[in-house]
Amino acid sequence: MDPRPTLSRGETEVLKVLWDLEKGSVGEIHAAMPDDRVMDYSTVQTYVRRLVAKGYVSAQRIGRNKIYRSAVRKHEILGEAVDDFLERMFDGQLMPMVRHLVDSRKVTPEEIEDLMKIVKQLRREQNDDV
Amino acid sequence: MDPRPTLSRGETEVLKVLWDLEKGSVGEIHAAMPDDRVMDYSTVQTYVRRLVAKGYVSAQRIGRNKIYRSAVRKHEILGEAVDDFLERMFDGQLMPMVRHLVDSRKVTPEEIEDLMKIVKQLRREQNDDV
DNA sequence: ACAAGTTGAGTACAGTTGTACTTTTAGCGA
DNA sequence: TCGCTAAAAGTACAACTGTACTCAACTTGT
Repeated sequence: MDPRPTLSRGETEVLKVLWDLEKGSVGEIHAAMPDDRVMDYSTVQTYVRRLVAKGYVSAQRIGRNKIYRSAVRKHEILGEAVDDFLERMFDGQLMPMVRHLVDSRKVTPEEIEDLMKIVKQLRREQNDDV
Repeated sequence: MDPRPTLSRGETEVLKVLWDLEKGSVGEIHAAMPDDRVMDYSTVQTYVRRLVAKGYVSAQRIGRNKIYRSAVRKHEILGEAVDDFLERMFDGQLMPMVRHLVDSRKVTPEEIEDLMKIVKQLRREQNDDV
């Protein structure tokens, strides 16, 4: 259904900005790039062009200008990326991945409580066999 | 400390096999590739060569043959990969990533209980302020 | 001792990626 | 109306990737 070419790193960075912006010109995207990720205007331009070519972004002409917007839903793309990563690095095994996630970083008390909520929710769904 | 070039997909697949094997010749690695990931002997050879060049694998000569073994620890590399992925896709935010992990797949009852254990453990460490 | 098979080493080659420069074009302020 | 400027469009180009072929050298079974 969806053999969209994969996203490269750079393309992903630009697409993420576009998700936040909703829509924007190359100039706006360029301006909205995170400070720790400076790239040339024309580099952004190239990424946007490639994103359009790959079908991730659509362009709309407004007079002589163009505004771009994502043609894919963030949630979906991130989900695919997570699946792919899990498969590639952990053969699809959830627990080893989670282990790494919590082992290699400080988990804040808030996060711990959120995690607890998620696990309880999972349990509940399991019992309700939803 | 460690500006090792990044691993490509193919390189990662081969390195993973080598982690399991402990050590092996190209032929052994080739034979040990997962069935759903067939690649030519010489393709494996190329990946191994590149892994050596990038410093992920070391070679030891035995007569005219060579045996290879990982020069990096699996745990470490996976940890780096997870960190990198989390940073790139979720700006380092743990919870959105976890949300995707549990939302987009069936979590087995065993996994749920394992997750519960992990969260309880985290809580405990938090209280002990370890 | 030779043919057959396994290895290692070298070579290939197109597609992708990161990163940008250059050229063209059209709207806007003076 | 005319040059300036900001976009769009086109071009560039080396490094990295996926995927493999070729050839030389050595090993082993007969």
